[in-house]
Amino acid sequence: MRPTVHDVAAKAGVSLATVDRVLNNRPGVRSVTRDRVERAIATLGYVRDVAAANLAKGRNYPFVFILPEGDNSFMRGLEGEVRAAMARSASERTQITLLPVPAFDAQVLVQALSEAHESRPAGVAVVAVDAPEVAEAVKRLRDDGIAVVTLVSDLPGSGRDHFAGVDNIAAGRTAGTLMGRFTGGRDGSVAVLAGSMLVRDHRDRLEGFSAVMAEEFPARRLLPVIEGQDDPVLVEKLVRALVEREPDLAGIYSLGAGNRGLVAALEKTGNSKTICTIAHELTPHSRAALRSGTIDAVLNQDAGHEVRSAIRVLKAKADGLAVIEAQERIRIDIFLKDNLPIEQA
Amino acid sequence: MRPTVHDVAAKAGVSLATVDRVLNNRPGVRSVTRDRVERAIATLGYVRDVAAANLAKGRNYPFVFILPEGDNSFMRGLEGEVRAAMARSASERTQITLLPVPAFDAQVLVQALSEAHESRPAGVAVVAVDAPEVAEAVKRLRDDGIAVVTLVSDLPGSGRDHFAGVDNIAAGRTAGTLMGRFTGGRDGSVAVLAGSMLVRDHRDRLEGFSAVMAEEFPARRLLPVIEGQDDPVLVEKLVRALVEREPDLAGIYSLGAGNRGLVAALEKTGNSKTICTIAHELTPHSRAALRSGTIDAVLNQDAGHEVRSAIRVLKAKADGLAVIEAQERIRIDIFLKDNLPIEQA
DNA sequence: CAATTTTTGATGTACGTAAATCAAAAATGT
DNA sequence: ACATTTTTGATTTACGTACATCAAAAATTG
Repeated sequence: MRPTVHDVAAKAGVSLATVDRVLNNRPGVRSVTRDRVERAIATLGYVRDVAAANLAKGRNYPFVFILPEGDNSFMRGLEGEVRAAMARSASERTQITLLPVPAFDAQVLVQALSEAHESRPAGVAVVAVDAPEVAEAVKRLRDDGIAVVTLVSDLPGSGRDHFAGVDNIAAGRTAGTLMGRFTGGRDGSVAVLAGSMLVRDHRDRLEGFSAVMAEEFPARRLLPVIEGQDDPVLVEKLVRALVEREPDLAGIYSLGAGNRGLVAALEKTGNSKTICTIAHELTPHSRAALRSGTIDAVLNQDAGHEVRSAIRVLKAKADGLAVIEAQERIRIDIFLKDNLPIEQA
Repeated sequence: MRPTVHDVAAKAGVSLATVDRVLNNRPGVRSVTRDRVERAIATLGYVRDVAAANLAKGRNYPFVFILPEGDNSFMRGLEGEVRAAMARSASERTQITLLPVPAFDAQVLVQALSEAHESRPAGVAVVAVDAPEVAEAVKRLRDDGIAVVTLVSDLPGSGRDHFAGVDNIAAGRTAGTLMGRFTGGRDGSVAVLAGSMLVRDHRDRLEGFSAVMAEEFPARRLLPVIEGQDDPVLVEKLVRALVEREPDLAGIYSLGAGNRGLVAALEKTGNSKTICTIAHELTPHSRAALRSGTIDAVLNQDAGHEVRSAIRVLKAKADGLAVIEAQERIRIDIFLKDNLPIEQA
């Protein structure tokens, strides 16, 4: 049988109350006695039954998740994962409030952060917009003892406790290697399609991609970056113009969202098979395009992992515990049509 | 506040005992009363506090994990994950026994299974050897009400409850697509290096790989399969002979273990950069070879995921609960040198 | 050595559920 | 209407920990 506090008390020759004082760092224990108890804990291999402890404490964790609104498939998937976490809140003793804000709007985000602040949560997770006033708002939360985790998009210099997202420079590098090798058999240039260079993730991905192309595939000509504002209609127009302008196009790296327009342009102009296309985020659209062969590879960050990691980290920070950073690192998944995961409800 | 059994009893106008009878499917409740209670549960949104329930039940899950011995890096990593799960056993109410057996020996595995049987565990996880007598032993366990999950290597027709491993046909297909596209720029043949065709995983991977090569890259010549018995020394010899025999070799797909010999042969003969090499399982060796460029891509199954999934499934089966198969599906990870996860301790 | 402070013990209640017992009430069959 | 069976209620104990209270013992101080 697993040892309990009673066993520890008996082994150490002290009362239950003393063991409790040691375990919960309460005052009023001589260091000699403390040592005796700790030795007993060590020899018995006692570990606190967390379930029973939480039950007794009635501990719960009120968290606020701030996510961008809009029809971005990835963000909607992320919201779905947060809602799934809310459904689990009973067993995880969390109490999650979802706070939607317009995308890419620093001012509104600052307001949302102070609104979250007023509800006095134990922690806040936020998809950050990279602006100094947002960083200030995050600082205020932290100064008030509220844990803050950035989600998907980071905010360096804000003093946030943790970033739950992928290394986007590495993601760009991975795309570069795939692009270079997939187009190895042919000539032609490569285009990069971004959402906006004002967003940190996109800048990082471009940096990684360009670096690998320059280092390892210097013969390949890189066209100037096209910014599609993650807008399917605009993207489609831009891509149509691109393929007309560049009959010799070997590949397109789409590092932002709004891939519907990209796919539409490629399929309507009959270029879906000839141009090597690499995109980000596995959504119903990108999945279909991958399966049909219009997209050749998708780099993905698992939104479910990110949300669950954010919650684990927020809990740990709220309890003042350490986080094993390596364990919370989010992987970059590569999907080809052959290793697509089964579609979930 | 979250509703409790007391609230449900009050709402339904019945006693605590009746609510308990409904919740735990105990007999002696009229269906009208049962309905009343269930309506109360629904309207209040009551969810059982699993922590409290487990505490009250004092439930624990004795499991046996049967793994092959030997210096196979992947298997040692798997063992490490099982030990990590043993360390968590306190909080997860599991009680895991590790049973090592010589690799690829059906007879010994049967003995190990009956030894496990005698300890009367709630469940058994086993890296299966594909043999009828093993299937028989698994059947005996299941007939005795013990849940059985196959790990990494499946055993169809044994009636096992679940397989915690990857779809190896899909893995082979993925390797095929990568090989075809990575070698797109050049002529030359492709070789396949297996451990043994007696093992199910290897057969499946070959099947998937060959299918994609035939369907999508019919011009590429596939050499006859080389069997290296997962033995580094033998593999090195065979690969050396191969590269001498086939000066025009474009790629090698190594679908088994023992990649140290492969890497050594390629590096010593100076072919490490010219031949496209795709291998399985991310180990310290394959990681180093990936980083140095000797291996171009590694397909991986996450041993940690597999072990945790196996435990979740064993628990569910032991409690007679349903498993959401889609949620327990193990993904095939693709690693390039650019998206390697940080090295863990 | 007495007075004071600090440390320890003993005990009880709480958390939300499980499980058992015994008595009471209601439904069923004849 | 009676006996019998089934259903329900009331109550208690337990799981392992947290936390509070009050008394007792030990250590420290003057």
